[in-house]
Amino acid sequence: MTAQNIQDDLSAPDTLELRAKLFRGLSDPSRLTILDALVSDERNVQEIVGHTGLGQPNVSNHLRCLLECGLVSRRSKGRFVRYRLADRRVADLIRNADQLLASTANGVDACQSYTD
Amino acid sequence: MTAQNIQDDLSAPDTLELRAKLFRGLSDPSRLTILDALVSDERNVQEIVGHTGLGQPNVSNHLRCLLECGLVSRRSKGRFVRYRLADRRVADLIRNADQLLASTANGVDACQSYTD
DNA sequence: CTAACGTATCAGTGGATAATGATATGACAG
DNA sequence: CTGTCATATCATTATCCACTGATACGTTAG
Repeated sequence: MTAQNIQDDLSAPDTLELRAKLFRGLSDPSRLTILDALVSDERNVQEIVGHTGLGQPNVSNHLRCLLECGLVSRRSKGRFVRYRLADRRVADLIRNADQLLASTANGVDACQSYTD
Repeated sequence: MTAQNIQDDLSAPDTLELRAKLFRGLSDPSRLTILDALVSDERNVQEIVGHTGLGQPNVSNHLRCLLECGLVSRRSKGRFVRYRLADRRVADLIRNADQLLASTANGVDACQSYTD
């Protein structure tokens, strides 16, 4: 499916699943921490491990998810692999969510479903 | 935690989890379908059931999640409970995601992690 | 009061997935 | 080559969670 087709048919079932998948990429605290680490700089995996305190295989796994979801991009540099946000809008999306949270914080704070 | 406190400390661990929880509310196709049903109109549960084809307990459960996450609001009207989007920005967030998808569609289309 | 209806909750089940330790792959240094 | 380092993958485990059918709760109609 091309980008144009998606724009033509934003409510198709496939599009719903793409949407869900995109948000799923953003729905994990570890992945959000990784994205935070990438907002300001391009970083390699070890730097992300150091910045986040997560295990290296865990980080690689999350990076794979983020990469395949189009939220980050990567380029090899010698033995290192440097990751960065795929698009300025990724950071925008997170900022927009934060603004929404700031307004509805009470409600979100009380969100308990499937959590305890 | 108040809205103001959240704005003061957007990178605290708790905030990361709130962010994740918000995105998780948006990360399920069923919930996105429900939100789609609410973009144009306020609806009661049965209408949503009819609109989405989901089971009634399933819809109620998702609505509880969406409600507690602050994405929708509810008001009783006789025996009925009418739901609507909590904020215009909820729809905006979905639109922003769609725009991002339109650009990075190839990558997202190929997103396979933890999916197959 | 009682039946019918709208909604919410409960218990059970299957599938998804985050985290970890071990291991494989690949690249560079010496 | 050979060892070392950076990254990725694998196997395992434990947890989470979406869905379903049964049921409870609450409200309105008759």
